Amino acid sequence: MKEALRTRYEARARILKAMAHPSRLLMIEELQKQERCVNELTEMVGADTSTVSKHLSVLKNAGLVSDEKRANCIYYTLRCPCVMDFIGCVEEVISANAEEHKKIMKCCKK
Amino acid sequence: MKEALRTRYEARARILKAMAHPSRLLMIEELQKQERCVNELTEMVGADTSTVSKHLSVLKNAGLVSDEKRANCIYYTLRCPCVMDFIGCVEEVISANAEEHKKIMKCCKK
DNA sequence: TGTCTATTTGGCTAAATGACCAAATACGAA
DNA sequence: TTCGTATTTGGTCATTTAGCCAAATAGACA
Repeated sequence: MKEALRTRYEARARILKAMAHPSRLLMIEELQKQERCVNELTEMVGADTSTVSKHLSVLKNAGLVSDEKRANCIYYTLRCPCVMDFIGCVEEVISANAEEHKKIMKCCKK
Repeated sequence: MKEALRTRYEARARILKAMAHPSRLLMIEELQKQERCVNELTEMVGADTSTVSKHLSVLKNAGLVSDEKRANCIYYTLRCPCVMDFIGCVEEVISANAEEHKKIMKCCKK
């Protein structure tokens, strides 16, 4: 693989990797609806604050969210709402898999 | 987080995680153009055959590709071409980041 | 200033990932 | 059957990831 191409795929992978975690997907979805502070997200995710904070820094490093300090909270926002479009397709893959699985099960029962 | 919701996010994360690797992204892109056998993909990726084979099994387990044996090769196909739609958005994120980065650099030079 | 709340950071551990090599398998063709 | 090619599997090792706890920081406000 050529160097330039390799670099490009690495950049893409970094973004996808940042999204590829259940808690982070939840946060992305919530942030698409409205901005939230770490505390609120922690509540929603149901993990340690430090854990959530680290997840947020992963999202931030990937450029997926931005943060803004206001009053005594830090509010996070989804920077590129288009990432939500992914989800539709991911769901398609999931249901295709379920379909496939059903087919296999049916075949085995015979 | 509720159990059902957690499960759903885990399913989504699994798909994204399967995509989140440079070599796998390359393979996905190539397979979207046409089916390919392990050998060809190995060549394109430029890694050990066994490594590529394992990447393919990751994609297959996620339900992203399917394989079919023909002649003396195993041909892999992209099952859900819609995953390519992701890339457009990922690229948007990347260029937004680059933009941001440029802005920061400019600010520092002053 | 001192206190409280919100958030991040450092340290540690367990688990997952990715790469390679060597070896095993699968299978078509001589 | 035996050979050779294509592919997968198992082993090993280094790296990364994710979680929690404890401790450090950052500010707001009394």
